[in-house]
Amino acid sequence: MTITVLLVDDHPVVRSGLRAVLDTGGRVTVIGEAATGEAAIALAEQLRPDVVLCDLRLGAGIDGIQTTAALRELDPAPAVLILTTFDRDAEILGAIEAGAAGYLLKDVAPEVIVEGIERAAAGDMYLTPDVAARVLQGVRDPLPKLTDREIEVLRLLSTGKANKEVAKALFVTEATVKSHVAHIFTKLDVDSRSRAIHLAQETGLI
Amino acid sequence: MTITVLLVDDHPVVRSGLRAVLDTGGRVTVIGEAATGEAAIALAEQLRPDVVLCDLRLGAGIDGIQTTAALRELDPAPAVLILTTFDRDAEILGAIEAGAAGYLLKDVAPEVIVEGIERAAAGDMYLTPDVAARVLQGVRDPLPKLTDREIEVLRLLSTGKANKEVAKALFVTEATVKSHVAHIFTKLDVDSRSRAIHLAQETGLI
DNA sequence: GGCCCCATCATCCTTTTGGATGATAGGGAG
DNA sequence: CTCCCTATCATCCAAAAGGATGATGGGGCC
Repeated sequence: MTITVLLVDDHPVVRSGLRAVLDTGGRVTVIGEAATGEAAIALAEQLRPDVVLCDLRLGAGIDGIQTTAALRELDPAPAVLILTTFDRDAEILGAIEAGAAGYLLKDVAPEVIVEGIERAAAGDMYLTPDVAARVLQGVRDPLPKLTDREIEVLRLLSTGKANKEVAKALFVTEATVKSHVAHIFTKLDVDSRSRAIHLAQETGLI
Repeated sequence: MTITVLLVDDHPVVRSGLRAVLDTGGRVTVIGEAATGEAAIALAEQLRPDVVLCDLRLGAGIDGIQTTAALRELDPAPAVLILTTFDRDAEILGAIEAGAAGYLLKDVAPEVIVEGIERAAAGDMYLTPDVAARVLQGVRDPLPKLTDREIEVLRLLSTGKANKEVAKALFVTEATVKSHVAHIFTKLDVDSRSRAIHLAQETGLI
């Protein structure tokens, strides 16, 4: 009995590549492709794949993490295996939290992908060693939880806005912005906006 | 007579996808694959492809722009078509300057890639409309030319370092750093480090 | 009803940043 | 041999950012 797989990636070339790589092995069968998260959810409901192989960045529309969460709500829920280029902590952790059964980087060998699909179909969690290390690290030092408002401020900071500009954009006083910024700094354990921005970008917090 | 193509991409899956997409059309023939720039140059010298289809980000080793420049030094030189995910100005302009015959984004349809390869083989320049617009924009508003030292300072700024820390890292006084920073601001036409960082990241200056 | 978190705003003070201006020395172009 | 650019450093001043502390009101939780 071969494992049925649904591919989700916004790049036609990558989908073709995955199809070529997966179908020739004979251990899995690609039964569908989607270019967006929305399409993936609709197709999964219809095709009932064993495993959904999903990119995190999907161009327009919902991202891979949201897609994963929605797929896991289905009944029966397919196993979701993330295959992506990026290895930022927030994305890895976010995907796992959303219910992904694995997280692979796109530069892995084709056999590793097949291996991951088989593990995912079997109900196991599959992570490459480097990703697993990041997850453990994330468990030891969890990313600080910023409030929605703080994230909003941090995003504006990252575009180079001064406190005054952020205040204007959010229709609050500069004092309020400074208060948010101070909280952000405390939570991120930094002492300057540029360091906060750097950290946030590195971890994928924004 | 079909067009011979060498694929350069660090992701095995993408190479497979390109092979599948290109070979089935019959108008081009993939005669080789390389995962790094160095391997691409060696293979191109040996295989003499008409066109090299090259990613810009190649993991370890030299990047796609350096690879392009080296390939264009060969005699006979293959046409180089860039196929990548990123559309930052500095990368597009850099690739064109290095002698690329075209610049495609990975989310394009397979036929567009074939079209690009044929145009490149014919000696034409091939750019999708959106990329062409960026190039024209780049000609109108060329990216300011920062000195090596200024780039170095800007990179350190972008990691969140304060002037004092940059000074320490570069073994100069803070006054010197401030002077560099002021020059950077003038050239980039910004008035704060975070804006400079944002602009530099957007354009690919760093 | 109390407790805590969040968002809002404020004041006071210190440090950092940014802007202006200028000096010195070396290297390259004309 | 100048002229300009670059890298280096300096001083002075103004603006912005950052740190401390506290106040107020709204929600949620036990």
